[in-house]
Amino acid sequence: MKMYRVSEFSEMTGLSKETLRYYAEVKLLEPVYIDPKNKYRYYDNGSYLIAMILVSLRKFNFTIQEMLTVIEDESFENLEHILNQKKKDIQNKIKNLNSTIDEIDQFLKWGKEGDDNADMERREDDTSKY
Amino acid sequence: MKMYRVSEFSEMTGLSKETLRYYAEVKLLEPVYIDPKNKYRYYDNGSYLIAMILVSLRKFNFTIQEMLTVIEDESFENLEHILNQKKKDIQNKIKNLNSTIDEIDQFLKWGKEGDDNADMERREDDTSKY
DNA sequence: ATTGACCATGTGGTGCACAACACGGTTTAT
DNA sequence: ATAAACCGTGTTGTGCACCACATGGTCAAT
Repeated sequence: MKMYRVSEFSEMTGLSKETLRYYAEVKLLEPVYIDPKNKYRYYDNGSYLIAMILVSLRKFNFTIQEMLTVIEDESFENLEHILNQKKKDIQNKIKNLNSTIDEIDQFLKWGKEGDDNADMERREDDTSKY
Repeated sequence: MKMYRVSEFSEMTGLSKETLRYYAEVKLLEPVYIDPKNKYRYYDNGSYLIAMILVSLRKFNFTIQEMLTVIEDESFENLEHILNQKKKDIQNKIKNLNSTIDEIDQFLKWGKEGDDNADMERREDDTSKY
């Protein structure tokens, strides 16, 4: 089976050498073989498959921790479930962003109803609380 | 005019003492008076008004830099424009998140069309490029 | 006068996911 | 044989927006 050194593997996968090194460090994608003399690290086609999955997960905004949970489950049995969960997270984020837009609109509307109001409300607050 | 020390002002605004200190450091909200003997820092009702705006902007996911551009423009003439720009940014984010959801769906669909395909495609890649 | 609550400054740490060195050994091609 | 290209380890840095001390001075009430 063909083996690849970091540079080649980096070009194949689109992951930088530093990223590969980092992924090895955090046990996300370890080389399949390390030459005892050189300490050169080698990857193979199995590594490539996993790397491709990692590249996808990265696009999906997975954190390293989340990618780890995916990879640790070698059978990828839960991958579908995890991806669906991720979708829900993203949909939640979208909801929050929409709320933020609403709040901005509120803020803008509030500002247009005459700037005096702001000052008045502030003074009310002062007397009632301080 | 009433003056507030950090603790009180912190409770009024909901901004922690450390945050207030930080905001002073980056010139976002500086105390109106500093006792030369004590170095105690004092805020007033004008500070409070600005603090309230900052609290809002923070909810809107403004960065410190963005808040600075708002505050530096003392007349708040551009506030509306900036907020509208921010809305566009958020809408863009939402678009990207929706794209991500689409990509996840693609990935899921791709996985369901038989896992053999993945292996075949990989081997094609191998022969054509390496 | 003593206690407890308050204040300031300075420094270091946090999380995330790498990037960017510097240094020295190794391999490959000529 | 020599130079270019490659490899490893170790360390530090990045950006953001603070948080968390430790230390030492100060204020308010008793």
